[in-house]
Amino acid sequence: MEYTVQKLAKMAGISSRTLRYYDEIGMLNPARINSSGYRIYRQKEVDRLQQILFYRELGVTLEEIRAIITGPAFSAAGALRQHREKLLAKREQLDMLIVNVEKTIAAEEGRIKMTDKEKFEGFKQKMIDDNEKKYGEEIREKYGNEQVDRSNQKVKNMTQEQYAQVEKLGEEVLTTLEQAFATGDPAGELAQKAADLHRQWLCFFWGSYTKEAHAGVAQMYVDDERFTAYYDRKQPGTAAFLRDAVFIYTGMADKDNAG
Amino acid sequence: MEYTVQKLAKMAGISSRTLRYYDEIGMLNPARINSSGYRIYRQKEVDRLQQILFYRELGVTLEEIRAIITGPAFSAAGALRQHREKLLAKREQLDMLIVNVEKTIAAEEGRIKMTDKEKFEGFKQKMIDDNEKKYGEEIREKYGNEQVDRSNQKVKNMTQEQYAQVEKLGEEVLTTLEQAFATGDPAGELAQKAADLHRQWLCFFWGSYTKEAHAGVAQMYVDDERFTAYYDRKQPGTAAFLRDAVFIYTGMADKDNAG
DNA sequence: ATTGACATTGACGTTGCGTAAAGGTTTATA
DNA sequence: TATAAACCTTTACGCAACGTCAATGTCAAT
Repeated sequence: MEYTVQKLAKMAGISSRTLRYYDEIGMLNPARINSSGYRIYRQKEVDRLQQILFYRELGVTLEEIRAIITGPAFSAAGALRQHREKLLAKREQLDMLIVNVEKTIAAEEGRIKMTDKEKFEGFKQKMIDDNEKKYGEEIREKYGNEQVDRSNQKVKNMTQEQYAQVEKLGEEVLTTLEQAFATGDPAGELAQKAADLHRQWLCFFWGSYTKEAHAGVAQMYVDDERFTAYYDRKQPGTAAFLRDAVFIYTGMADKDNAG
Repeated sequence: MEYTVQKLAKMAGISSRTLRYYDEIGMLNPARINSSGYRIYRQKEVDRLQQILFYRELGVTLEEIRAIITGPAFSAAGALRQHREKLLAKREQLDMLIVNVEKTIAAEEGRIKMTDKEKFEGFKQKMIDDNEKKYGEEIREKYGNEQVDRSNQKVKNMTQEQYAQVEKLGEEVLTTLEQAFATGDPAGELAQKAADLHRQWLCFFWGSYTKEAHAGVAQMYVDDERFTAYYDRKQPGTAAFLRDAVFIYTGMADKDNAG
């Protein structure tokens, strides 16, 4: 199979400009150039492009990518496993960023307070973190686990702080739910607020929110007696009430949820 | 207290060039300029810089930061939410990539074959989304309804005795997961069996099964340390392994996977 | 023959600064 | 008091990794 720039670009989800750029800097030269000057790519180039895009997704610079894939020690199978590890690490880093944003949103909404001093201290710590991540491998080899322990503790602290916040949100869900239950209307304002708080609470645990998952969990509260006991401890029927409210909140109530 | 560029820069842990740049683009103008043309910053500017750096740490672009801090004070939360959405989208794409790496490793080992198209899955979100939605619905109709019917019957007929059976199923999940974890391959046969058992277990609680909900719960096992502790009690990393297996199982990031 | 979708090579724009160059000002010390 | 070190200024080019014109050539179909 032979590909022109556009065809390969569309397949790879990149622009044709990128392919020309890669040709220009010698990252990926086409297999041949036809009589009209068109770039023609073949299987070998497709595979190589895939490799390039893999590393690019990791944030590796093109120069480093070139060093990796043109290097003599390059073994596809081994590199892929390293790849995977890096991807997972990057996802963790992303998760931390998301947590930070969540936290800031909470602060903006006045749920927690942060002084300027605290913020400023946070920057310095974060910069240390960044440095550790950048040169983490070197540091680990040179200085052992000292740095790693420090950063681990930091992560733990952050999680702990986050955790306290989550529990606070959880309590807020309960109190709002209690008031809402008194109204008896799962479509009412209070019940919908409770459902929204519950969504926020879930978002602390879930990377991505979907209505289906939310409704699913609400249903589980009714079906699993351990959860039911938790929500019904003050007023029997609260779990079912929350489920009804969430079903309305997610717009799943009118759909065929019975089967 | 008045600060020159260098003093403020050192305090904030940035370069003086950055301060001049922020002045240049109007992000942060000094309080005044003295007789020699030096930039002089005061408390107000220090506070503003801290705000800027705070958002910068979250990965927000300078333009967006400007919009946040120069706009009405209450729009910050909204902007942060948008930013969070971006981060979440990025995270989803990362998950797709991870799945792709898994498949590529499998392909390298000759377990499955990958077409050129498949090799680029995870790099392009839009086209994948379209394809996934097209084929996803078919699969859900075929595969989903079957499972839903089965679980519905089970849930309806669920007695106290069968509740014990659920716990037995839960144990089965754990033992299978333990064996699968030893293989290290979340796309492997054992891991996929564990994911399937986990789905069955969930179906005892949920009236309807969706891959989104399944994946969401799996993610929660990683994010909530109570669940993580439960799954990691024998082997650290088991919760994450289950999550990875379920993500592959549900095809959340990829349209077709035979495992 | 014409249209429209493709291809080509320049060449300048983008972000968030780094890094001189070429000079003026302040401060510390000899 | 002279001088060096350490600050400050503006101007301006450089970087990655392409995006986005512009001007022009090629291919398939009508």
